[in-house]
Amino acid sequence: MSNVTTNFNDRTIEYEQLLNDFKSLLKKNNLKFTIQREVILDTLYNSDEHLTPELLHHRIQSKHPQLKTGIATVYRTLALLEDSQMVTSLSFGAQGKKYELGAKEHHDHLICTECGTITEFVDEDIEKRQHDITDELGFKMSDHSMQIYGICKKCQKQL
Amino acid sequence: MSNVTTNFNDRTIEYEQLLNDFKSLLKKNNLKFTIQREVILDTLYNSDEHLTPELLHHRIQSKHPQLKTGIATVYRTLALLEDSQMVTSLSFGAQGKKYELGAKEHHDHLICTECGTITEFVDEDIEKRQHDITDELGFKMSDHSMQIYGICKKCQKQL
DNA sequence: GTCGCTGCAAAGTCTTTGCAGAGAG
DNA sequence: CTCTCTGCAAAGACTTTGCAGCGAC
Repeated sequence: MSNVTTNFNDRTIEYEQLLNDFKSLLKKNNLKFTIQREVILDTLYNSDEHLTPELLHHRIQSKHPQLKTGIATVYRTLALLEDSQMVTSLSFGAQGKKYELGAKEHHDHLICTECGTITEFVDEDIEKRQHDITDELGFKMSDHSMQIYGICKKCQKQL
Repeated sequence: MSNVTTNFNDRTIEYEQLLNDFKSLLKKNNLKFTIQREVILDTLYNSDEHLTPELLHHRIQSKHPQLKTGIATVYRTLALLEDSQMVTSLSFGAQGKKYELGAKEHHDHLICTECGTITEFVDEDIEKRQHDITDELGFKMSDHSMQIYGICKKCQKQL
């Protein structure tokens, strides 16, 4: 394999930037910037993993017990963020949706069916082919997502 | 664009074959071949679309009203078929899962966010890159799925 | 102050499960 | 005949919504 253009976990978005985007978004829609909303954004940002609403809620409760953030607020905020394209959701397994930050910072997913870990990657060749395909069909692509399921290196050793 | 290897809707699985696979599967697990199960398989086979459990149930009720097939049976059978890799599920939009036949006959998906239509395609280049990527990482791929979201040609005209 | 936001609990969805009778092997 | 399936209805899991008080601006 020669010219490999694949990059893994190339995180580039700054939190400041993100927070500003969020604030602009809120202002633009006459919405308010609340502690809960900030904590949710922050928790999402500081999680490498993809979080379920439940997990996110739990993590917030542990870290900010005084807030008593309700699960409803988590759902409401995730919906808001998803509508605004600030987070993306992935459906994984039988049930449940997992959320991650940064739709702008596009990447695809390697999902280990043993441990549930999601690894992100971007491959230029695939991205290019996707555009070729949609162009060919006159399909106006707005987004795409790819998931590869299998067993990660670590889990293979343990089996 | 020169050597295009993309193919659309290349349906090759025969119903006979499918039915036999299903029967073998059932026999192997000491399960019974019931009318309901056959009707579900048949309905899936004769739908070009990807069906939700609800839609599938509704379609069965219309076509075979005398059976009074319960939605629970539809769910149970879909779970069985999915476990056995005879159908695959796709999560689409906010809610709901859509099922389609033939995990063996792999393909990716173009999903129109306007009309909800799902078009299938296979692209050799992408398939190859996926293998390269997983090989590179020591990840043992068992399956993968790709969805491209956007607006199809037809809907673009109508907007 | 105003008006959107939040937590709570109640209400919705969608899916699964328990059970007793029906039916495949 | 036996043991799995099925439909029904009830129970579950996950999300959304209504409301009254709270808090950002």
